[in-house]
Amino acid sequence: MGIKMSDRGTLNEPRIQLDLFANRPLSADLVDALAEELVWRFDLDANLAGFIEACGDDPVLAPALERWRGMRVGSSYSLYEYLAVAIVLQNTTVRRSVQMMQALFDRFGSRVTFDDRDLCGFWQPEDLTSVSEEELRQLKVGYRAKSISRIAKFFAEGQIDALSLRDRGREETKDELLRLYGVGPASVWYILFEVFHHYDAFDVISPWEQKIYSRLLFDSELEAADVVLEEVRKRWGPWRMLAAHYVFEDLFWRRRNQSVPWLEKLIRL
DNA sequence: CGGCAGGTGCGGA
DNA sequence: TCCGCACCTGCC
Repeated sequence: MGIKMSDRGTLNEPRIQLDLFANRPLSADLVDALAEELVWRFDLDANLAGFIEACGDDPVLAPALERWRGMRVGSSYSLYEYLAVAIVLQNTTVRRSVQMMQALFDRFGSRVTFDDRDLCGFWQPEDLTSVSEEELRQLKVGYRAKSISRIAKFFAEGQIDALSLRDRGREETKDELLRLYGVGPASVWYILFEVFHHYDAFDVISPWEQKIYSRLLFDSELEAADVVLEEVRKRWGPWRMLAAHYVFEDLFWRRRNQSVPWLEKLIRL
């Protein structure tokens, strides 16, 4: 199925038009369920009043909030799909992550054509259960083949209930995700925030992010990780990951219009 | 050509 | 609980 979402509103009266493309008629129930799922995935019913109330005056955040008021964080991916991406992002450069993802899509994805677009649909966990690790390695995913294979099996066997995790707390969800082979602290924190919308999911920082936050918060090249985390906690409390995301997005948006020399050095493709 | 990248599991202190 | 180490691959 093809899904197209278009902006049809204003900042104060937001509206999204949803167009669905399918090769069979869709029941009203299915369409409703789909809309509801999209509301969850893109966090459309988020109430950000508390966030603006608590953090709106922060000098680091204010300019970003000004430009991005109303921005939500979500993911178009299901939990399984996000995990596939997270595994492929580990311990490598973006360029190779893209290459690995493309190889997986070419082999296991389904081509979807709609609205003058030619896209690739995700595979299902079941599609990988009969695929050997060796076959995956031939797609140049390296040692990640083991994680990809075991996670697919885990989902296919129903050993994790992605939907019920939406109603549980952050720590419980974290522990559940850490049961997955190949999923460690870095992947977990991204997922807690982007997939499960825990706005406070910021207790781990990777080296490249550490350098960026050192600049943004301390105007220095490198502060210790625990110093950065403590500062973020003090500044933004339970909203710290959401606030950090606003600041991060704003930084990369600025980079599109004007060069940010210190940032260029930190980005490797 | 060795080092290293948007991590993680594992074994041993 | 904390640390050092190996690990596919391809770019620098």
